[in-house]
Amino acid sequence: MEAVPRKTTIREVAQAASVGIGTISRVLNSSSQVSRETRARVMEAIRRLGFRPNAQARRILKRRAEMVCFLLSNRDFLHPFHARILQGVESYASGLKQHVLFAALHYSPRTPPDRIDLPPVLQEHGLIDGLILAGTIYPNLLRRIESIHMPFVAFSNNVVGMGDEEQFDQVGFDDFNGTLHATRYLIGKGHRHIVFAADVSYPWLWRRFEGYRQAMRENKLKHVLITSRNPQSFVDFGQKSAGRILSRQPRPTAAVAGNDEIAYGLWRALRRQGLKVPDDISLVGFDDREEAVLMDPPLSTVHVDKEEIGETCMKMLLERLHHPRMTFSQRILPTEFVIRGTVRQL
Amino acid sequence: MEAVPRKTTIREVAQAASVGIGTISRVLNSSSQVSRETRARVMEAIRRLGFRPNAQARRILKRRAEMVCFLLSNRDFLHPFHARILQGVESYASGLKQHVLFAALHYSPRTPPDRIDLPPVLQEHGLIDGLILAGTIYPNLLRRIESIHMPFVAFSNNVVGMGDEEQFDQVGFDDFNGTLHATRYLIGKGHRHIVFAADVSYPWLWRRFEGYRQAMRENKLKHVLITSRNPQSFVDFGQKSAGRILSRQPRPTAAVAGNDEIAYGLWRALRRQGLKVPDDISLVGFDDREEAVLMDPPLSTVHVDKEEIGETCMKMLLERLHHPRMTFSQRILPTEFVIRGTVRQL
DNA sequence: ACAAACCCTGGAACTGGTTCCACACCCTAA
DNA sequence: TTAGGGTGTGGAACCAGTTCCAGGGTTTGT
Repeated sequence: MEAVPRKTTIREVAQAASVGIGTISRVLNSSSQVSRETRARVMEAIRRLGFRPNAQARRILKRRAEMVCFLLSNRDFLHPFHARILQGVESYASGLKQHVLFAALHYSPRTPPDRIDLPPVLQEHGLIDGLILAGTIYPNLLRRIESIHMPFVAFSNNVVGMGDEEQFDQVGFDDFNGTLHATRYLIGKGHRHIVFAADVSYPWLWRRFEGYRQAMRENKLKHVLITSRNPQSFVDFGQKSAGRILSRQPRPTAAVAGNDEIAYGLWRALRRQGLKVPDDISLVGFDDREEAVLMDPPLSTVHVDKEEIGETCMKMLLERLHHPRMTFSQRILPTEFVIRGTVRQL
Repeated sequence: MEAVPRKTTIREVAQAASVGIGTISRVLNSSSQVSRETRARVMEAIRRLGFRPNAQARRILKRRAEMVCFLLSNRDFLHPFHARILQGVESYASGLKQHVLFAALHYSPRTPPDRIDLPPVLQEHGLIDGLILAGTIYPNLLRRIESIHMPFVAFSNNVVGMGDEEQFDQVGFDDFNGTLHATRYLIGKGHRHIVFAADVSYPWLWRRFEGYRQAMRENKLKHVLITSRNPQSFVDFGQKSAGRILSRQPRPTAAVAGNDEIAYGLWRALRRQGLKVPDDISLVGFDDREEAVLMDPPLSTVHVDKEEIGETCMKMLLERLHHPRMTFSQRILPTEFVIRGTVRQL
């Protein structure tokens, strides 16, 4: 082999194996139309020349990039939650010889669709076959994606401001039943005064609130929503909520947090005020982040299989690519309440 | 625009604008060799037809994929640390119209180089221009990458078992000076009995240990290395180390943890035994993970700019691509000790 | 008035695969 | 013996861009 590896082409391989270029192509695509001996001779030539076919050339003819883009919107960093989804996408994709491109985008919900500055991947044609949208998704972005006729699947839990008439492929998990089951569990453990802490202006937190409310209603219990002013983060939201929870009469015996970060903030503020979880107050979260199991005691929370979300997105996108006119589908993956150490039997 | 978007080619655009195909190409590549009016006419035609150039076709001629692969090795999930590096790579890359492909790989350090099963991206030619290696890197992987003549840059902190004679482009951060400064800070606060907790069989933790030892030696203090048996994770390592620290006579007043996870485990176990950080024992970590600031009190730790690592990897890889025969370079980025709440003045 | 220099433009040839048609060859059936 | 079918193979044409050279028009120089 040479010091500087000159690119080998199928024409050279054809010459080396004394066959035509068509035969090389047939061998590469494992067509059955090649005799045993010819195939062996070609394989040998490929090995000897260290030939690796040029991906671009094939794509141009096949009109398939065999590549999808994972587009993360409006996140200033790749949160472990989305990182897991990406991993799910990648592991499923690589099994099918599909490639995954990572791109990030920041845009305002108020920018008109045609003014949204798409990342470089989407400015060219043929680079990717489709798109998996993650991060916060507003209608204007969908309009923009549709305008360039790029097939896509959206991770739907963070979709904001979309009417029900909106039609697109989406994969999400079950916010409503997650808190429904978590709250039922609390009630089953004898809790009656249970509050819900979250900023319900986020659609997904609103759905979680509804699950909680449903469980309360079923048992003829009063639902209480705790919010706080100007939180700097979800953790901060949780911290600020603690005081509001404790000042209620009678004092709640349990709190359902809108997510694990709020639960953490709550836990931290409660502990500072000398209250113990779960002895003084029970607590459940949502999302089952990595850190949930590390909290002390480990957080009982609603588990979401992030990798499965990624896998399902990829699967659905591939279906869409094979059947462009298929009707849109929407998959809601189940969530599961995991019992750890933050709920006490009353 | 049609319902099914037929792909527009430069030949159609040329026809629409009544110019030759060469002129379209020149406009697309913003060559100066086009008159003002012609350019305007072409731009207008491009807009009207909704033309987006086909990326594959260009690449085949340019012999550049304008794409690099971020390859994460031997990690069962995309850790926030590496996620940040990826984000750094992406943000720098997208500014230069380069694309970033994400791929994962699992391999054993004992597999012979030519038996390592590379991910699909590397089996084809021309798909990517270069590689950024992250995750744990063993010599056999490097051999394999070199054998296919793929330019690469490695994130070097997790490189294992490499002799000094190894030559390749690498970017890392300063383990040694990180703990050196952290330990000096502790000494400056009056601490004399300081231990270091980590499994130093990891090269990067060994370097951190050396930084600690150097600071101790400078001040004629005795260094103490704490390890623990069969830890299930770094957090577990920290938890198991706590007992060993406390059983020492005289009792250490401060501990330097090999990383934030060990620090967290330590903190948690200490708190369970009724000891307070920093009142009873001071603690510093390393890495400055997201969660460090959320600990209670927030962890004083050695900050590493993960995005900068990613950026630098990408920058170095592009240099390598432009100057293939350039001598290999190695960049060590500085670390910075950040003072939060886990160190007490004695 | 003519040559030289410059700017702009058109399009053939090219990149490295895939596709498809033509055809050679062998075997079987009538 | 001839027709018919199946298998295996070669290579021209193709995809959608880029490159480069030839050539036309205009300006400048002598």
